[in-house]
Amino acid sequence: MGASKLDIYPESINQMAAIAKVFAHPARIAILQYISKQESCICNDIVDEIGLSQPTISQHLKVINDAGLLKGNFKGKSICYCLNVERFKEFQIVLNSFFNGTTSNCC
Amino acid sequence: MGASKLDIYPESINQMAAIAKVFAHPARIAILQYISKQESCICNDIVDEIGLSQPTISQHLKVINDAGLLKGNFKGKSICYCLNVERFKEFQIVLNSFFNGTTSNCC
DNA sequence: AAATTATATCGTAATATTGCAATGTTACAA
DNA sequence: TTGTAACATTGCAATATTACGATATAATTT
Repeated sequence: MGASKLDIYPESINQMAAIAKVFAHPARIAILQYISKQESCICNDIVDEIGLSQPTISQHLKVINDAGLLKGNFKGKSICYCLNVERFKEFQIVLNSFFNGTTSNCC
Repeated sequence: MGASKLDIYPESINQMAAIAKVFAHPARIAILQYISKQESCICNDIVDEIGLSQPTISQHLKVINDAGLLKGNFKGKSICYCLNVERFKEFQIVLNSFFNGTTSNCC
Protein backbone atom coordinates (compact mmCIF):
# COMPACT_ATOMS: atom_id res chain seq x y z
CA MET A 1 0.00 0.00 0.00
CA GLY A 2 1.56 3.24 1.09
CA ALA A 3 -1.49 5.35 0.39
CA SER A 4 -3.70 6.62 3.16
CA LYS A 5 -7.30 5.40 3.09
CA LEU A 6 -8.82 8.88 3.03
CA ASP A 7 -12.35 7.67 2.24
CA ILE A 8 -12.93 6.10 5.62
CA TYR A 9 -12.59 9.32 7.64
CA PRO A 10 -14.91 12.30 8.02
CA GLU A 11 -13.95 15.37 6.01
CA SER A 12 -13.00 17.34 9.11
CA ILE A 13 -10.36 14.80 10.02
CA ASN A 14 -8.90 14.70 6.52
CA GLN A 15 -8.77 18.48 6.49
CA MET A 16 -6.96 18.54 9.80
CA ALA A 17 -4.42 15.98 8.57
CA ALA A 18 -3.87 17.95 5.36
CA ILE A 19 -3.12 21.06 7.39
CA ALA A 20 -0.70 19.21 9.63
CA LYS A 21 1.06 17.78 6.59
CA VAL A 22 2.10 21.24 5.45
CA PHE A 23 3.90 21.73 8.75
CA ALA A 24 5.25 18.21 8.86
CA HIS A 25 8.52 19.10 7.14
CA PRO A 26 11.16 21.37 8.72
CA ALA A 27 11.97 23.03 5.40
CA ARG A 28 8.40 24.25 5.09
CA ILE A 29 8.37 25.60 8.61
CA ALA A 30 11.67 27.35 7.98
CA ILE A 31 10.31 28.81 4.76
CA LEU A 32 7.15 30.06 6.44
CA GLN A 33 9.15 31.63 9.24
CA TYR A 34 11.50 33.26 6.79
CA ILE A 35 8.68 34.64 4.66
CA SER A 36 6.94 36.04 7.69
CA LYS A 37 10.08 37.87 8.75
CA GLN A 38 10.48 39.67 5.43
CA GLU A 39 8.68 42.66 4.08
CA SER A 40 8.88 41.01 0.69
CA CYS A 41 10.36 37.75 -0.38
CA ILE A 42 12.13 36.32 -3.38
CA CYS A 43 12.49 32.58 -3.78
CA ASN A 44 16.21 32.76 -4.41
CA ASP A 45 16.72 34.47 -1.05
CA ILE A 46 15.23 31.39 0.56
CA VAL A 47 17.64 29.14 -1.29
CA ASP A 48 20.54 31.12 0.19
CA GLU A 49 18.95 31.11 3.62
CA ILE A 50 18.05 27.43 3.89
CA GLY A 51 20.57 24.84 2.75
CA LEU A 52 18.52 23.21 0.01
CA SER A 53 18.67 23.41 -3.76
CA GLN A 54 16.46 25.75 -5.75
CA PRO A 55 14.24 22.97 -7.17
CA THR A 56 13.69 21.53 -3.72
CA ILE A 57 12.72 24.90 -2.27
CA SER A 58 10.44 25.48 -5.23
CA GLN A 59 8.78 22.15 -4.56
CA HIS A 60 8.17 22.96 -0.89
CA LEU A 61 6.83 26.36 -1.85
CA LYS A 62 4.33 24.64 -4.12
CA VAL A 63 3.05 22.54 -1.23
CA ILE A 64 2.69 25.66 0.90
CA ASN A 65 1.03 27.52 -1.92
CA ASP A 66 -1.37 24.67 -2.73
CA ALA A 67 -2.50 24.84 0.87
CA GLY A 68 -3.49 28.45 0.24
CA LEU A 69 -0.89 29.84 2.61
CA LEU A 70 0.76 32.20 0.12
CA LYS A 71 -0.26 35.36 -1.61
CA GLY A 72 1.88 36.23 -4.58
CA ASN A 73 2.87 39.64 -5.83
CA PHE A 74 4.24 39.09 -9.29
CA LYS A 75 6.31 42.15 -9.94
CA GLY A 76 9.00 41.65 -12.52
CA LYS A 77 11.11 38.56 -12.75
CA SER A 78 11.35 38.16 -9.02
CA ILE A 79 8.19 36.77 -7.57
CA CYS A 80 7.20 38.07 -4.16
CA TYR A 81 5.73 35.38 -1.99
CA CYS A 82 3.81 36.62 1.01
CA LEU A 83 2.05 34.84 3.79
CA ASN A 84 -1.73 34.66 3.43
CA VAL A 85 -2.41 35.65 7.00
CA GLU A 86 -6.15 35.00 6.84
CA ARG A 87 -5.61 31.43 5.69
CA PHE A 88 -2.83 30.99 8.21
CA LYS A 89 -5.12 32.05 11.05
CA GLU A 90 -7.76 29.65 9.72
CA PHE A 91 -5.26 26.84 10.14
CA GLN A 92 -4.56 27.93 13.68
CA ILE A 93 -8.27 27.92 14.48
CA VAL A 94 -8.74 24.41 13.06
CA LEU A 95 -5.81 23.10 15.07
CA ASN A 96 -6.89 24.81 18.26
CA SER A 97 -10.48 23.62 18.02
CA PHE A 98 -9.11 20.10 17.70
CA PHE A 99 -6.89 20.55 20.74
CA ASN A 100 -9.62 22.16 22.79
CA GLY A 101 -12.14 19.52 21.83
CA THR A 102 -9.87 16.75 23.03
CA THR A 103 -9.60 15.89 26.70
CA SER A 104 -9.13 12.84 28.83
CA ASN A 105 -10.57 11.64 32.11
CA CYS A 106 -9.06 8.19 32.11
CA CYS A 107 -5.93 7.36 34.16
CA MET B 1 16.97 10.96 -1.54
CA GLY B 2 13.74 10.70 0.43
CA ALA B 3 15.15 11.57 3.82
CA SER B 4 14.76 15.00 5.32
CA LYS B 5 17.98 16.90 6.00
CA LEU B 6 17.31 17.42 9.67
CA ASP B 7 20.80 18.67 10.48
CA ILE B 8 20.41 21.97 8.64
CA TYR B 9 17.55 23.27 10.79
CA PRO B 10 17.45 24.60 14.32
CA GLU B 11 16.13 22.16 16.92
CA SER B 12 12.97 24.19 17.48
CA ILE B 13 11.99 23.76 13.84
CA ASN B 14 12.65 20.03 13.82
CA GLN B 15 10.63 19.67 16.99
CA MET B 16 7.73 21.54 15.45
CA ALA B 17 7.85 19.36 12.32
CA ALA B 18 7.94 16.22 14.45
CA ILE B 19 4.84 17.33 16.30
CA ALA B 20 3.01 18.11 13.08
CA LYS B 21 3.94 14.70 11.71
CA VAL B 22 1.95 12.97 14.42
CA PHE B 23 -1.16 14.79 13.26
CA ALA B 24 -0.35 14.44 9.57
CA HIS B 25 -2.31 11.21 9.18
CA PRO B 26 -6.10 11.04 9.51
CA ALA B 27 -5.96 7.68 11.28
CA ARG B 28 -3.91 9.19 14.10
CA ILE B 29 -6.27 12.11 14.47
CA ALA B 30 -9.23 9.75 14.52
CA ILE B 31 -7.48 7.58 17.12
CA LEU B 32 -6.71 10.57 19.33
CA GLN B 33 -10.26 11.83 19.08
CA TYR B 34 -11.62 8.39 19.90
CA ILE B 35 -9.33 7.93 22.87
CA SER B 36 -10.26 11.31 24.24
CA LYS B 37 -13.95 10.44 24.09
CA GLN B 38 -13.56 7.26 26.13
CA GLU B 39 -13.20 6.77 29.82
CA SER B 40 -10.85 3.93 29.04
CA CYS B 41 -9.76 2.47 25.76
CA ILE B 42 -8.88 -0.88 24.33
CA CYS B 43 -7.03 -1.11 21.03
CA ASN B 44 -9.47 -3.56 19.55
CA ASP B 45 -12.27 -1.06 20.04
CA ILE B 46 -10.36 1.32 17.82
CA VAL B 47 -9.99 -1.36 15.18
CA ASP B 48 -13.77 -1.74 15.16
CA GLU B 49 -14.29 2.02 15.15
CA ILE B 50 -11.86 2.95 12.40
CA GLY B 51 -11.74 0.84 9.26
CA LEU B 52 -8.14 -0.31 9.51
CA SER B 53 -6.56 -3.61 10.43
CA GLN B 54 -5.29 -4.33 13.92
CA PRO B 55 -1.59 -4.21 12.94
CA THR B 56 -2.07 -0.87 11.21
CA ILE B 57 -3.83 0.64 14.21
CA SER B 58 -1.10 -0.75 16.44
CA GLN B 59 1.50 0.92 14.24
CA HIS B 60 -0.24 4.29 14.42
CA LEU B 61 -0.60 3.92 18.17
CA LYS B 62 3.15 3.42 18.37
CA VAL B 63 3.76 6.70 16.56
CA ILE B 64 1.39 8.49 18.92
CA ASN B 65 2.97 6.81 21.91
CA ASP B 66 6.53 7.57 20.79
CA ALA B 67 5.53 11.22 20.68
CA GLY B 68 4.67 10.92 24.37
CA LEU B 69 0.97 11.49 23.82
CA LEU B 70 -0.22 8.36 25.59
CA LYS B 71 -0.32 7.19 29.15
CA GLY B 72 -0.89 3.50 29.53
CA ASN B 73 -2.77 1.66 32.21
CA PHE B 74 -1.82 -1.95 31.81
CA LYS B 75 -4.56 -3.83 33.57
CA GLY B 76 -5.07 -7.35 32.38
CA LYS B 77 -5.03 -8.43 28.77
CA SER B 78 -6.70 -5.28 27.58
CA ILE B 79 -4.33 -2.35 27.67
CA CYS B 80 -5.87 0.98 28.51
CA TYR B 81 -4.45 3.77 26.44
CA CYS B 82 -5.11 7.25 27.74
CA LEU B 83 -4.28 10.64 26.42
CA ASN B 84 -1.33 12.32 28.12
CA VAL B 85 -3.06 15.64 28.48
CA GLU B 86 0.00 17.50 29.74
CA ARG B 87 2.01 16.48 26.70
CA PHE B 88 -0.92 17.22 24.45
CA LYS B 89 -1.18 20.75 25.80
CA GLU B 90 2.57 21.16 25.31
CA PHE B 91 2.05 20.40 21.64
CA GLN B 92 -0.67 22.99 21.45
CA ILE B 93 1.58 25.60 23.02
CA VAL B 94 4.42 24.89 20.58
CA LEU B 95 2.07 25.15 17.63
CA ASN B 96 0.44 28.33 18.88
CA SER B 97 3.71 30.05 19.61
CA PHE B 98 4.71 29.31 16.05
CA PHE B 99 1.47 30.73 14.71
CA ASN B 100 1.60 33.79 16.91
CA GLY B 101 5.25 34.45 16.08
CA THR B 102 4.47 34.46 12.38
CA THR B 103 2.98 37.49 10.71
CA SER B 104 3.18 39.25 7.38
CA ASN B 105 3.23 42.88 6.32
CA CYS B 106 4.01 42.32 2.67
CA CYS B 107 1.31 42.55 -0.04
C1' DA C 1 -1.81 -26.82 30.98
C1' DA C 2 -4.51 -25.61 26.86
C1' DA C 3 -7.37 -22.52 24.67
C1' DT C 4 -8.59 -17.83 24.11
C1' DT C 5 -8.19 -12.89 23.70
C1' DA C 6 -5.81 -8.62 22.97
C1' DT C 7 -2.07 -6.53 21.25
C1' DA C 8 2.78 -6.25 19.24
C1' DT C 9 6.12 -7.38 15.80
C1' DC C 10 7.83 -9.04 11.29
C1' DG C 11 7.97 -9.20 6.53
C1' DT C 12 6.58 -7.36 2.47
C1' DA C 13 4.11 -4.76 -1.25
C1' DA C 14 2.42 -0.38 -2.79
C1' DT C 15 2.72 4.32 -2.69
C1' DA C 16 4.48 8.92 -1.04
C1' DT C 17 8.10 12.08 0.00
C1' DT C 18 12.45 14.26 -0.34
C1' DG C 19 16.18 15.98 -2.87
C1' DC C 20 18.84 17.30 -6.81
C1' DA C 21 20.67 17.66 -11.76
C1' DA C 22 19.11 18.90 -16.01
C1' DT C 23 16.15 21.44 -18.52
C1' DG C 24 11.98 24.75 -19.46
C1' DT C 25 9.91 29.04 -18.97
C1' DT C 26 9.28 33.85 -18.34
C1' DA C 27 10.27 38.55 -17.88
C1' DC C 28 13.42 41.99 -17.99
C1' DA C 29 18.07 43.99 -19.83
C1' DA C 30 21.35 45.16 -23.07
C1' DT D 1 16.67 39.75 -30.28
C1' DT D 2 19.99 37.76 -27.58
C1' DG D 3 21.31 37.24 -23.26
C1' DT D 4 20.45 36.58 -18.40
C1' DA D 5 18.36 36.14 -13.89
C1' DA D 6 14.68 34.03 -11.26
C1' DC D 7 11.89 30.68 -10.83
C1' DA D 8 9.18 26.13 -12.40
C1' DT D 9 9.06 21.47 -14.19
C1' DT D 10 10.76 16.94 -15.29
C1' DG D 11 13.00 12.79 -14.34
C1' DC D 12 15.09 9.98 -11.35
C1' DA D 13 17.27 7.82 -7.14
C1' DA D 14 16.95 7.09 -2.20
C1' DT D 15 14.26 6.74 1.66
C1' DA D 16 9.83 6.94 4.36
C1' DT D 17 5.13 5.78 5.11
C1' DT D 18 1.05 3.11 4.96
C1' DA D 19 -1.31 -1.11 5.11
C1' DC D 20 -1.98 -5.89 5.97
C1' DG D 21 -1.22 -11.08 6.44
C1' DA D 22 1.23 -14.06 9.23
C1' DT D 23 3.07 -14.83 13.40
C1' DA D 24 4.72 -13.92 18.16
C1' DT D 25 3.71 -12.64 22.86
C1' DA D 26 1.43 -12.06 27.10
C1' DA D 27 -2.28 -12.26 30.21
C1' DT D 28 -6.95 -14.63 31.14
C1' DT D 29 -9.96 -18.10 31.16
C1' DT D 30 -11.35 -22.79 31.18
